[in-house]
Amino acid sequence: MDTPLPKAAPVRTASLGKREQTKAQNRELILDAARQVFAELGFGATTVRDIIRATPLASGTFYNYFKSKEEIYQAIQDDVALAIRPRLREERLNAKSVEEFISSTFRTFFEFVSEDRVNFQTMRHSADTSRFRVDTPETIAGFAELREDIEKAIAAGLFPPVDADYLMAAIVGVAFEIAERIAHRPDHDPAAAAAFATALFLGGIRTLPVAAPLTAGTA
Amino acid sequence: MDTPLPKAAPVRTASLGKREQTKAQNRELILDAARQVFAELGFGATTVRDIIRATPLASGTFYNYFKSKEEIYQAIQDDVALAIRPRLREERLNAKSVEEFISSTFRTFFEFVSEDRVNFQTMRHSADTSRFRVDTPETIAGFAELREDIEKAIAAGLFPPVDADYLMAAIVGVAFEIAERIAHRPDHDPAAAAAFATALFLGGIRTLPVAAPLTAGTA
Amino acid sequence: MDTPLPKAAPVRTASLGKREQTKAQNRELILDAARQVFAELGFGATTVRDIIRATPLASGTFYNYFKSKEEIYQAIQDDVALAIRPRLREERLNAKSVEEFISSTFRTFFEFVSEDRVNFQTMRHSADTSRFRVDTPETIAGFAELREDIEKAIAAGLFPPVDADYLMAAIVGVAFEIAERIAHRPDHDPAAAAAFATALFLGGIRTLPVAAPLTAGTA
Amino acid sequence: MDTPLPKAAPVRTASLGKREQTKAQNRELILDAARQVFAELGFGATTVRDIIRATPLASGTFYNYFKSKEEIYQAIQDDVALAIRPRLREERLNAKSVEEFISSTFRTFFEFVSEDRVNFQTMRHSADTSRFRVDTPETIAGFAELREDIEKAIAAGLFPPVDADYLMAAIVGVAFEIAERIAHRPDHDPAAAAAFATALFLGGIRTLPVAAPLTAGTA
DNA sequence: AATGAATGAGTTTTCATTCAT
DNA sequence: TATGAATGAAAACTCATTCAT
Repeated sequence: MDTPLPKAAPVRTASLGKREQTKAQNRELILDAARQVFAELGFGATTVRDIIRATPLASGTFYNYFKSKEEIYQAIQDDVALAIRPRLREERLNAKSVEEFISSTFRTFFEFVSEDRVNFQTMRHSADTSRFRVDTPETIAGFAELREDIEKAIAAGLFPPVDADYLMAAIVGVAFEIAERIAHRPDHDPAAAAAFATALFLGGIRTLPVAAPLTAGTA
Repeated sequence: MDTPLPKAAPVRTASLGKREQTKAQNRELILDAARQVFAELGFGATTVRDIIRATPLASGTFYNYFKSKEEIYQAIQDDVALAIRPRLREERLNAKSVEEFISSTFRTFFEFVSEDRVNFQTMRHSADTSRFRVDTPETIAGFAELREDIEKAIAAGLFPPVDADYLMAAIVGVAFEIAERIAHRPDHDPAAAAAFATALFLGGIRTLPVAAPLTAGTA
Repeated sequence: MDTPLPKAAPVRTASLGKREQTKAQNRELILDAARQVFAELGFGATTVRDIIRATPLASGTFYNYFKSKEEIYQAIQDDVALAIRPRLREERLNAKSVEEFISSTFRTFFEFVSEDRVNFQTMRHSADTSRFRVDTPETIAGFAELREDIEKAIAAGLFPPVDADYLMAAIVGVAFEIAERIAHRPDHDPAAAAAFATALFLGGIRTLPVAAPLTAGTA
Repeated sequence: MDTPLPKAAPVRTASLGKREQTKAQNRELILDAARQVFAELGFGATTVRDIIRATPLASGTFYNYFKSKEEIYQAIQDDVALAIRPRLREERLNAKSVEEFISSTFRTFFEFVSEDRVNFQTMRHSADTSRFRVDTPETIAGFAELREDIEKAIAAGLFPPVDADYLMAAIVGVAFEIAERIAHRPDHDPAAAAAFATALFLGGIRTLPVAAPLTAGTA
């Protein structure tokens, strides 16, 4: 548990910048470590010590940047949501049809997730086999945005007058769950996943693309 | 320090003398308390003390029934999955068409969730606004069963040759996410939700039932 | 600093009482240790660890009894004040003259202090040579009582109409400061000290008892 | 995390160029902050961070002026004692009678305390209602001086042969305790307080000045 | 079995002090 | 010299689990 790890030389960035740089860098150092550890151990099992141990820094340093485990976790989640929310929103607002609305939503989401795997990766205990998913307020706000956009689209006549709340839930559920599957496949092909989800939402199961011989990954 | 709560008289079933009874009763007492507390605080934040405090029993007693916090947690989750898995499986194996397969899956799931709210309820910290979802091994095994059944249905020619892994993910995602919405609605109508999800999977958005004047749900 | 002390066998009081007894005993164990350590190191320098280390108990046990260093400190001080306040008050209310009021006050106080040295002992850092004195709310309430009693005595014509606030302060100042001197003398003779203070208050310096050849203690 | 307070522009005395000046100025800046914070929080509860936070300077700068928290604390206390001890001593050595000895001691002390309130102010936690008093070595040395002077006065036949140690204690006790009361009165009148204490020591309670209609002080 | 205090390893957190810039 | 982030030893505190009663 306490394997001290031959610590890499502390990052001090002597040459180039100045303190500012080191500071930003160390913050990132801690965030990266946290992402990694959270992904490996899950939120509950992770301790602040685990995080600093995955860092060349000293324990006290953590508290120069974050007040607690909860705070850094939120910071991570919010980073993600803040990065993707505007992109998603823009796509949806530009959509001229149901097709565009749905396909751009899934495509953007899956692409983002593929690029930003470390951040996204649903947390899981390595010790046990449980699966965790946590949505922070920022994420939840993203869900609300989606519902609003659906409502606008209905008002604009773009969508039929469906239950916007359920439709939002369905999109979110499919998006996250399939994203999880993508992460588990050797080739992760966001475009194929987006095609799948889009077809499902536009025409139902019978219009889904035919699958390659495919060997599915395991949970 | 420990808001002591005027504890109800310890359950001793003095009169009946049936030891066995008390035992089963206490086990249930602890399980109920745990379900409640886990639902309120989430797994990580819950302490064994929190659980026994919600019980008329003493802390040591906990360990007469469960080896650890992990064990009781699993016990709860497994109860759920164990109760619903066979029902879902049976429905699907009896399905004679895509329609039946999909509609019975959603209907059974949503009905179960409605009946068994305490157990299902996605965990959320009451303190903050984050949302937690945890899938235990038992649950995950249920996912695998679903995928197998889809694969069998494809082999049997019931389903078109779609990506079974993604389809499973889509079903699971929609099921859990809409279940969450159901729990948030004043009237929770599993039949309506099942109709929605089924229509979506069978014909896509354009075949969804038209919504009532629509009252937006709450985040 | 960490001399672990061959710990005395943990006090479990197997024979006589029951848990209640052990509990009360352990509480006293901790209080005694705290009194000792506070007296030796002073409040500021004392850590909770120091206190439990002076005890055969485990660290967590401290927190079964006291929330923090502050809390146990208050408990100690309050014990003292609670024990002596009623005694002092009774004496003063029974006083039939200035002489009785003053003499009984000092006599009672110095006797108490002599008996209860551990509790009283003004705290001092052994590391440095500073001297600490702390008055808790309970102590301060005792001061207020004294002032009230003086005011009553003035109203009753027992005392001349002096400044009750200053007189109270003078009594308190002399009482504590001389008590400190008593504690530093090889023979501590509360009666002699009381005679000194009483004479001072009743007739001033010129009526003080003549001193023995006197070897003064050191600060 | 650290309520940053819009810091006043760091004192750099840019224009004047006098390094020396800035240096002395910063030292005073830190001392003033420390006096304030110590008075508010007490020694134990005060952190070096608290001190520099009350300053426009940076934490490291503290150590250019003082080696440690202890050192600055001593510096403050010694300032006080160093300022008043010679004055007190001179007065007492010049005393031609018991009256002069006693009256000049109290007068000088109370006047000093009135002028120099910030420094004197007995430390108190603002949070709770406890009262702290700390005597440093320098202060204690002042006590010893007082005792020596009493002994000399006895030897010179000025004083009757009383217990010099107790008399010193009585004077110190009354001086500090009444000083504390002075600080709590709206009008703080050192002369009146000195008159009170002097009368008490010279003739006892019955010779005390008659009190004004009396306004009770505050605890 | 039930009880609930004791345990102590493990975690979180603080803070005086150092040190590169 | 001033700065303020980094350090890490030490303190505070928690909590799952044990165990005498």
